[in-house]
Amino acid sequence: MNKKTTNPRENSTAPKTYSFFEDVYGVVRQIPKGRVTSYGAIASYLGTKLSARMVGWAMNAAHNARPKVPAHRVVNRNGLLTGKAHFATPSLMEELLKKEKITVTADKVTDFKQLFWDPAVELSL
DNA sequence: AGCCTGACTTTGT
DNA sequence: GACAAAGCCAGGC
Repeated sequence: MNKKTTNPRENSTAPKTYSFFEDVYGVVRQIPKGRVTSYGAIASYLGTKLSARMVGWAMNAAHNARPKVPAHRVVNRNGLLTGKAHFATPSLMEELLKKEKITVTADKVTDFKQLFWDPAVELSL
């Protein structure tokens, strides 16, 4: 692995207009329906595993991203819907997950580890 | 240019 | 097992 960073975009002449957020969006949008992932997993894939916060922070701007980012499929390491409060309505995230056949109990995803979608694994195939 | 904040995670008490 | 603190990075002011 790279010593400095594992970010695949690091060693590329990417346009300056490219933001860290867009990397996150790209990954989140690739999350299969009915699956969920964690901020840390995405962060790890992007190379910023030491800063899972940045993923969450990126999601903050995701509200303004086009197309819309399925942020409801992103939960914390415990499968808890920590970001639900940031949605249009606190119940929206839970509702969206249920529509994808994901069971949510007490604001957390049931069988989270089963539904867990790791970009570092799925996208590296 | 510098300080603050934040949708996380891990470790320690 | 619950609570507290630290670390991390990038964007906003």
